[in-house]
Amino acid sequence: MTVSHNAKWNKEVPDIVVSRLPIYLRSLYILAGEGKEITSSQELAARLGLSSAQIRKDLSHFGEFGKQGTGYNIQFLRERLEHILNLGAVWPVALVGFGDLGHALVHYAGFVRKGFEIQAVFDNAPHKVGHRINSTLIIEDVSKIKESVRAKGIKIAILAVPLEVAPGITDVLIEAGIKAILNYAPTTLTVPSNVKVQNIDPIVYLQNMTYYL
Amino acid sequence: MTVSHNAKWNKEVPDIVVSRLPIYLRSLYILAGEGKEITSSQELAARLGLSSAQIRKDLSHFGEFGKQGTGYNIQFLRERLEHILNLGAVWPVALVGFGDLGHALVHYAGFVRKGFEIQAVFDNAPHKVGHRINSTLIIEDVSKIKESVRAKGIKIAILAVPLEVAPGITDVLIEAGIKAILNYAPTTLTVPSNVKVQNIDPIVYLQNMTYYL
DNA sequence: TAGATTGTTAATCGATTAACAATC
DNA sequence: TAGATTGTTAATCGATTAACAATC
Repeated sequence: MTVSHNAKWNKEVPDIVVSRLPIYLRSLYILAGEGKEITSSQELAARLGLSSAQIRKDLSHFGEFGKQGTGYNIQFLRERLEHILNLGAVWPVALVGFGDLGHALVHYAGFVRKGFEIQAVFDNAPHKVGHRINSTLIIEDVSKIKESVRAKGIKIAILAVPLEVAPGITDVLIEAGIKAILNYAPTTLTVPSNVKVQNIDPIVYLQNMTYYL
Repeated sequence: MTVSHNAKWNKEVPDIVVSRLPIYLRSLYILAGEGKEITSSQELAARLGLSSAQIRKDLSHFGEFGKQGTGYNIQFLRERLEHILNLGAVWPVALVGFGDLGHALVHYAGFVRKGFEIQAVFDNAPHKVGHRINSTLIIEDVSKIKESVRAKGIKIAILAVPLEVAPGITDVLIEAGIKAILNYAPTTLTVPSNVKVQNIDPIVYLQNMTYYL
């Protein structure tokens, strides 16, 4: 799947480079929102606290997107990055866990705005199962994960469940064909190498910062 | 402030090493919860998907915490890491933004359990200001940030506001003496070098993973 | 003692940066 | 043309890994 934009540059792109592309993309949205049409590696670098050389080097893994003496056309670069990151169509997403966090995630407009649509919600609490969230979403029991996720062809899951049940649910998600998990549970998940996981644990980030306080 | 645990090892500890300590600590909590008393760099490595050499190297920046042939006493290592990360006492925290996410964060028991206590909440919506969250917390207007944060001696803030107001609120927080910001707003914040920021933007993580799908 | 695992060294690997020719 | 900025190379910098003596 990397062939199309990688034909001339066939070495593997480092993960750390890929991880910065969404950051660049986010800056392009903001710059476009400010009415700008052109930017430069210097301007992006200043905003992001990186070096301009790093930005140019990162982008060079995927092609040539700028013009010497001018910089980058914001809309063009945005489209290229979206293409590289496979953001062409809407990605259906499954949410597991409808506690306070799950509730906030379902109502976060940012997901839909950026092409991620929560199309299935699961919880294990009997009094929540069957609850209608909106015109198209009804909370299903976690026992329905495999069936429902497969039927809907969902590849991305958001895990917003307590620590204790996270490993078990993870196994079920993988059985269901999930290939990417955004993990809000405060634990490292064990998954096959073809499944991607990104962890969001606010405690980990806070404890990182307190080191410097 | 690094003198006490760094006396013998006076080179700077790389940020990337510090960023893994909370992950190690989290594993120690889980291992302790399973009733284990001893672990090893191998066991931790297997659980975290890292190499055992990396874990030993990371820990060696701060001292010698294990026994040859045996491994690490879980409680002892936990206490040492907590000390290194300045987790001895309760850290008061300010929350800015009481939308769905702010609501979820205030009710997340994990913060208090790990020594982070939200002691001030701010919002700019007139109908939210004055609302009592619990026996000790009342939502204050954002115009009170400077006064209230200073009075309470708060050094850590959680930013859960919309993109548009994030830069302005950030400036106010810095004026108020905040030194660490957990940023949920979807933008890179510009702060002085003595202020730490950690960013949590789920879109960034999702877009990272879609590259590989 | 035999087996196991640490802490550390040196080598390897990989990422960032500086610099500049190309060129818009 | 003069000024600016890209894309890329080579050098530097830093992090990870392999290996093993020390030792519990």
